[in-house]
Amino acid sequence: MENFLEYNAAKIEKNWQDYWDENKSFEPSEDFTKEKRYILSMFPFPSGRLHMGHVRNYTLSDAFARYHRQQGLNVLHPIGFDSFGMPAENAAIKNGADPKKWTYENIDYMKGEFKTLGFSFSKERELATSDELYTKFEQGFIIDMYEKGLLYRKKGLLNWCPHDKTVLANEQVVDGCCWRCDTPIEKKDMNQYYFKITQYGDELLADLEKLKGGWPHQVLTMQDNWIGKSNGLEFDLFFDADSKAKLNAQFESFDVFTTRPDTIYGVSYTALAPEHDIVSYMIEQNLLDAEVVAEIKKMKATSSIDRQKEKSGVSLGINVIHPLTQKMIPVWVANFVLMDYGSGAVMAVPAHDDRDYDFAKKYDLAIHGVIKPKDGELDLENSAFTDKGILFNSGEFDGLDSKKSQYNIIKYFEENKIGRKTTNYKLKDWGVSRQRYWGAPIPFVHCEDCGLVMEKKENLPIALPADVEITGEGNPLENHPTWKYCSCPKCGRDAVRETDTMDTFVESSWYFLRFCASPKNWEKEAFSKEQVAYWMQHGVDHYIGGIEHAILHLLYARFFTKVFRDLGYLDFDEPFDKLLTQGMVLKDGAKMSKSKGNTVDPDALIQKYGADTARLFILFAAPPTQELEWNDSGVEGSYKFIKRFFDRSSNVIACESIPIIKHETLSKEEKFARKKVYEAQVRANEVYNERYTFNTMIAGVMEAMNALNAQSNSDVWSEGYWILSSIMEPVIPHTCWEISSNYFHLKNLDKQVILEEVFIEDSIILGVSVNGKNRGEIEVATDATKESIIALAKEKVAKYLEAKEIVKEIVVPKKLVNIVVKG
RNA sequence: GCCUGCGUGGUGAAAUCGGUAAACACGUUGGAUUCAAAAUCCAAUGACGAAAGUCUUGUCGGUUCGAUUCCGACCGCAGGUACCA
Repeated sequence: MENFLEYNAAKIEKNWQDYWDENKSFEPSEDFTKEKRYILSMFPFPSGRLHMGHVRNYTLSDAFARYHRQQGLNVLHPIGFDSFGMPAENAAIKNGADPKKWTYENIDYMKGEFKTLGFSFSKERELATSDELYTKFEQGFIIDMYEKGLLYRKKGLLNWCPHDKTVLANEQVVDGCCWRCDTPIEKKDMNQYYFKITQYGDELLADLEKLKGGWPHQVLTMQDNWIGKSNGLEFDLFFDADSKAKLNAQFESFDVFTTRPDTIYGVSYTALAPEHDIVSYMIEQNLLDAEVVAEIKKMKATSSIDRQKEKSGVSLGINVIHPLTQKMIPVWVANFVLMDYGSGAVMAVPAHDDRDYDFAKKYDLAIHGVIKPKDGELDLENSAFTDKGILFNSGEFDGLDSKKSQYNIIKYFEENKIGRKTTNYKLKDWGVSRQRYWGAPIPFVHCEDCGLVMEKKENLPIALPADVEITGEGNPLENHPTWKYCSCPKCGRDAVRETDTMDTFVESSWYFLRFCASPKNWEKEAFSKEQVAYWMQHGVDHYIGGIEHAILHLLYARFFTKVFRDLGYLDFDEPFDKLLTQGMVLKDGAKMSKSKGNTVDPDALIQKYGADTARLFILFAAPPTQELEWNDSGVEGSYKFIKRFFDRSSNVIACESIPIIKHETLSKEEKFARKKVYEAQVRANEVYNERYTFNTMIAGVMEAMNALNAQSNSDVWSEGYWILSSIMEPVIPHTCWEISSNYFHLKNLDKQVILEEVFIEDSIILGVSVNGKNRGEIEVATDATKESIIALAKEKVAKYLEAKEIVKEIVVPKKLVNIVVKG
């Protein structure tokens, strides 16, 4: 005969998963008068199977969602798939799979995994970003952004991955290599589409202030650095008459930017990037010696990482005039000057800048010190002096400190109209076009007569053709026999479709808004202002995902939110209120990866122990923001706890409301057990709302369990389980629903009332220390006077007080007594 | 180099406001149960020491009656970023 009380994870879990499906237990209400919580985890790429990082991510969001549902709030906890992208195409190249088929089969499999893990996602709002419906609305937004001038096309030097044969955004270049395949990138001159994210640079930076408190400090700093705002002086350097003649009067001057105007009297040369217009002109016009041209070409051909190895440069044989001293300054080309920052030209102050110093030493250029330390002597023998200090050899600015002189020098330049205060950013416009098949097509048409034309919105989506040949060479859309031929939406004549598709980061920049849309209007609109206003009030309440998205995805999503605001689609500035960045899942000290062979397969784990064990271990082993070291015996321990938790529920007497207990009639152990149970609830409330340290919450439940087990009052057991199985439901939902339906008719999975009476105690234990060193403890009545406490404490530690003079007696209420002695 | 974090038992970790360091687990050891094992239950477990006791939160110093917590310097680790002018 089957034992009713036997813990059978597989059976229990299957039962409740089916129950939740049948009852649509996790669909949000459309009653917008209710208080809401929007809990979102970063959606996965459908790579085929979930890995432990996913399990951690969704276990965390599921815990938040379930807790807030218990509190009676209207919870939106959606999931989708970020399903465009190269791996689908790579699978096609490798195995001849159809990218669409490959993607949607993976999605189906992963949905099955979500079910076996018991995640409480809304099913009705599930989406994949490769769905044509999603593409349709996205293409609409792209057209709006183009019309607003936020999307533009230009030729530019781009990061090109020769392996994947595609353009990469700066954000996708990691250490000079492709973020996906690790191939060193090359620079290529191509026509591309860009989002004008720099137009929002200042706002993206300033609004980081609004995110303080809700976002990890670390992420805010990373975004701040990425935007990289710096203030300084921009001015023109004019060529002298001879140089101008040499340049056929084609150039008068060039721009430079500096954040250290205080060092300007120390300029002894200037340097241009090898790609600078003036350099290109001189090469074209044969104004340079053959060996100089060869040197410059060599620099241009060197990758950005190799350029960092050693500074090199070459003199152009032309000069500019120093704007303040009127002295002649030689112009060089230098490999460390970047064409895409500032104006691609620098003023060089070798005395006060490390790079300029190294370069000057190598090529024997003059080094003029103009700043000296506030105390001590200026020593330029072996290195530059890069700190701020006091100016000298600086004309009328002599004797000023760096800070003051920066202000004065900029003012001087502005008054004399020879320069201006400027701000520079490291942030670049976001290049979004990709020469790839498996992405959302950019909905534009090239017409010989009309130029670049938007597709009409009623023709959207511009869907991908199904019959493509994917070889890995070039862009399959470009090579498709018919797809790209169309008629111009404006004049109707023959035209050609844009064959570039969009960066997949575009899809993830607005998916959280799509989830707000009511499934009833799913076909009609991307989302409505009203729906978004409700669900996004204060933003997504809890956004959970990996720290690896600290810059790219989070910056782009913030950018889109601001753009959508300016397009009138919504009325707020920031999408994510509270961000929780989870740590990586490690095994044997290394990130789990197939190549290292240290992965743990979630499916196998669930089969062996059940989903609840996996979920409990993940939340118990470490706080969410920390790295999680996988430990098989720790998993075993979590399983044992659940089993014990389930087995001991046999001490409970079935009831439909929480038992009423007369606290004062209880024994010491019974009182203690109740106190531990309610403490666990207090801690749980803190954890879900502020601290997110689920490990300590679970420890609290374990302590309460141990305390319950040390007594035998069945009312105390029942009350304890009423509360503990409610606390644990977000963590081990299947087990708790089983217990709850066995004993409580599912009525305890609800907001709990804290009974203060259980915290009232007759006596407390105080530590007693002498000179801060712990020497014992005393038990005193809660209302004991300070004098009586001190007297008792002195008695307790009498032997440490012998022949000593008592200097001070400190009583810290409810904590300890410290007696300070001398001699 | 610069910017963030982080350093606590054999292991994962806890200590929320400066107040008895190591909660809760894992592991280990011993015991009960068992023909035996698994499972379960009980007990011990920071280090040194027979004990009294001494020491212990990366190192050194400071503030304080009292520091894992605050301040300074250094060492180590992780993440981000980088000829950014």
